[in-house]
Amino acid sequence: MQDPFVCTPVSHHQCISNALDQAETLCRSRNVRLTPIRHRVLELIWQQHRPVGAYDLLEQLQQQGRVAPPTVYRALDFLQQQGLIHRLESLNAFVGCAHPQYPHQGQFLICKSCRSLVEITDPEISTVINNRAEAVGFKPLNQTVEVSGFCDGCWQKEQING
Amino acid sequence: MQDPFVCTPVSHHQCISNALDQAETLCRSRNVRLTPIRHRVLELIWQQHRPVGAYDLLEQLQQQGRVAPPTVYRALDFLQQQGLIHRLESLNAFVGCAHPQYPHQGQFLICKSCRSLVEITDPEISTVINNRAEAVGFKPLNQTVEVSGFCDGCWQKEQING
DNA sequence: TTGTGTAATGTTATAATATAACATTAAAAT
DNA sequence: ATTTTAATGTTATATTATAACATTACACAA
Ligand SMILES: [Zn+2]
Ligand SMILES: [Zn+2]
Ligand SMILES: [Zn+2]
Ligand SMILES: [Zn+2]
Repeated sequence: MQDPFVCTPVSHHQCISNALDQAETLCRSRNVRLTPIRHRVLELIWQQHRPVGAYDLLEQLQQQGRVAPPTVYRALDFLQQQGLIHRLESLNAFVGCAHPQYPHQGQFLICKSCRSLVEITDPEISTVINNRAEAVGFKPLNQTVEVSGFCDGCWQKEQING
Repeated sequence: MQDPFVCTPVSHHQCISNALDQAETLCRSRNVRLTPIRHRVLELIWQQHRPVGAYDLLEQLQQQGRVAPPTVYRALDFLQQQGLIHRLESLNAFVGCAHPQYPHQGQFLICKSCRSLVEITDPEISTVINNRAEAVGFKPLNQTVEVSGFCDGCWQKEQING
């Protein structure tokens, strides 16, 4: 469940191709089609390696010909269904999932300053939430957990600069 | 922190006026203005007692004269700042907060079937999330926790009907 | 109370996000 | 090859939200 390597500016091309390779393998094994458009959208998302809006993606796709919103949204729907990306409700944006092999509830840490994002998949968080929900007679199916704050680097700067 | 009474269809007028009274008291004590529009919007939200979209509110306001979107959004901004309502990111909707006196991180249980909503304010959930975030060097400031699933009643029906 | 500054609201226009509906093309299955 | 289904193209529009500037209401001091 842990990322096999840390993505640095230098290794980011690796990070992208890893994600794409994983996606291809996964789709083949599930017998679903990672078509060129879907592949391209996933690639664009991983190139950013941070939350991207649908219309940002659209704009980039349009550099290689005419594309309309439904095309992007359909690709995003597919990628979400396959667990290859997550949608961030508080940002109206999408981000690649680093471990799509395992179905999971992601928890997202979103830096207010640099907009970077970290996904953690902590079973304890999921469990506590599910337990509390069930304690009030609710049947939980899906969780949205998004935390806004500062990443390590930005928090240091905040404290120095005020 | 616990709701003093359960809202039933019969007692709902009480539930609304309680919320409004509380809001008035709170705003007076904070020396901020619960203007007619703000009061009205809060009232409309509590009348539903479930998540309401901004344009739903707008439509209702327009039954008493011309109103434009910014008016609604400003009122919603104010009510949010005062903690009188919460925004549900996964629904693009707003709901009244039952205990605005205390600042808190709400957790929301949203029924997929009847669209009812329960707010719980479980400190353990907040704490676990904050701890895990800090464990990866993140400084958490604000949490969004929204759980989609079935309320008690709807879950019973689901299981019977399939 | 009369000005003076600030907060709130009005008004118009538009941005940003997302989907409906139907036509066309590509792929898979028979 | 034919049929069926999945995917994409295309046009239009729905839904959610904000920018920018004008006007009005209110608070508070002179
Ligand atoms: Zn994930
Ligand atoms: Zn940061
Ligand atoms: Zn609350
Ligand atoms: Zn229900």
